[in-house]
Amino acid sequence: MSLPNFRKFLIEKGGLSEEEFSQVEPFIKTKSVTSYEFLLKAGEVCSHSFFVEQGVLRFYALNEEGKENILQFATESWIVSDRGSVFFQEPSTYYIDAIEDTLTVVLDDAFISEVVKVNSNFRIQNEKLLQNHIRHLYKRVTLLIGATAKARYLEFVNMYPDIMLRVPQWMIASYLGITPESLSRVRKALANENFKP
Amino acid sequence: MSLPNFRKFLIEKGGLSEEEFSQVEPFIKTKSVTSYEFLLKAGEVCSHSFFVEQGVLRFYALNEEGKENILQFATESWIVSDRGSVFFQEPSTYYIDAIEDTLTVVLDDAFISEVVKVNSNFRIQNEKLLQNHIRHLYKRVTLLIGATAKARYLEFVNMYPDIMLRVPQWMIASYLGITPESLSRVRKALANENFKP
DNA sequence: TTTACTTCTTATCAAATGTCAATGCAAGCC
DNA sequence: GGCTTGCATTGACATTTGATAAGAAGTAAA
Repeated sequence: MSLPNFRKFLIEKGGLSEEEFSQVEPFIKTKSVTSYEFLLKAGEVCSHSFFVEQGVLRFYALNEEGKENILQFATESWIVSDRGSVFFQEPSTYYIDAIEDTLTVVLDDAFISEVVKVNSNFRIQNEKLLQNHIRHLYKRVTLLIGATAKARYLEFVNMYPDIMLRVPQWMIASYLGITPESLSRVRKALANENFKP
Repeated sequence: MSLPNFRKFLIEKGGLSEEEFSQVEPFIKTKSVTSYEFLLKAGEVCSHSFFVEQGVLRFYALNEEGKENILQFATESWIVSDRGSVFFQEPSTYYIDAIEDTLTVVLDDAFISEVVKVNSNFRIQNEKLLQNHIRHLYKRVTLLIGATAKARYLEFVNMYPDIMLRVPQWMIASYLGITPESLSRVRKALANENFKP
C-alpha cells in the first residue's frame, strides 16, 4: 500500500529523510472507513489521531437537541483528533466520521515514538502543528464573533476551495454557524453581485 | 516583591518543589501595566507570554471598521499570549491591554529554560496548558456556532463569575459576539425569569 | 421506469439581533 | 454644587437569521 500524502508529510513537514522514512514505514498502521462510518463517538476515549491519506472527514459535536455543530473538516494531509481526549485520556464529547470513503493513517503513541526514535526533530514539528491549530482556532473565533455570515462564507471559500466542492452545503452551513437556508440566501445574494465561486 | 499566585502556579501546576521554586525565583521578571496600557499591539512580534499575578488583561483583535473582538480575558493565574506569534516569531495581529492595573510575570524563553533546568517535568505541564487551551477553544467555537446569545451568556457567567464582576458589560458583549444593547436585553429577559446572577 | 431519498432552493412568517437615538446614572473633576 | 464623561438601559425601527413548509433537481434503489 502506498501512502504518497503521508510520505510527503513525514518528509516535508516532519523533516525526515527518505531513509528515515523507510525505517518507520513498517510501523505504519492504517484504518479505512466508508462514508458515514465513525472513527470516534462521544463517550469514547480518543486514543490517537488520524492523518487523512485520502478522503474527507468531519469533526463535530451534538447539542442537546441533536443538532450537529461541525468544528472541522479534514481532507488529504490533515490531522484530526480530539487532542484533549487523547492527552488527558478522558472520554471525548465529539464525533469523527467520514464524508467520503477515507483512508487514514493511525497516529498512536507507538508510531509517534518510532518516528521520534529515527528523528527527534519530529517533536518540534509536532508542537508546530499544535501552535498552528491554536492560531487557526483564534481566527475562527474572531470571525464568529465579529463577521457576518456572508463574510464568514467568503472566508471559508477562500481558505478551503477544495472542501467547498466535496462536502454538502448543509455541512458548510453548520461549520459557519448558520442554517442551510441562510447559506442558500447568502449564496444567492453573492450570485446577484456577480460573485464567481 | 512576593508573587503568591505565580509561586502557587509553579508549585501546584508546574510540579516544582519549594526548593526548586527558590532556585528559579531570582530569574523572575515582572512587568506592571496600568489600566488601558498595552502589553502587545498588532504588528509587533509577541516575544513572550504573560502570567497574571494580579489584575485583569484582555486579548483582542480589531476588524477593518475598528471594532474590537475580544478573544479572551485573563485574571489572576491565567496566561495570555499570542502563542502563534511567539512560536513563529511573526508579527501578531492581536492586542493585549489591561482592564485593571495589572502585575504580570514575564514568561520568556530565558525564564522557561531556567525552570526546565531545575525540573524537566515543566515541559509536560506546559504542553498540558496548550492542550487545555485547545479544548477551551473548541468549546468556545461550539457555543458560537450552536448556541443563542442567551445560552452563551449563561455559560459565560457560569464559567467566569469573577470576570463578570470585573469587566464592563460592553466587553463581555464583544466576547460573546453580540452588541452591548443585545446583552442588556438578554440580561433583562433573564431577570424577568428570576435569574439570580 | 417508478419510487424514495437527499440536497438545495424559495417563500412566508416569526424571532433574534443590530442600529440609532435618547435617557438615566454614577464617578470623577472643576 | 454643577459639569463632563463613560457605561448601561430602553425604545423604535431595520436587518438578519431561524423555522416551517413546499417544490425542484439529482441520485440511488426497487
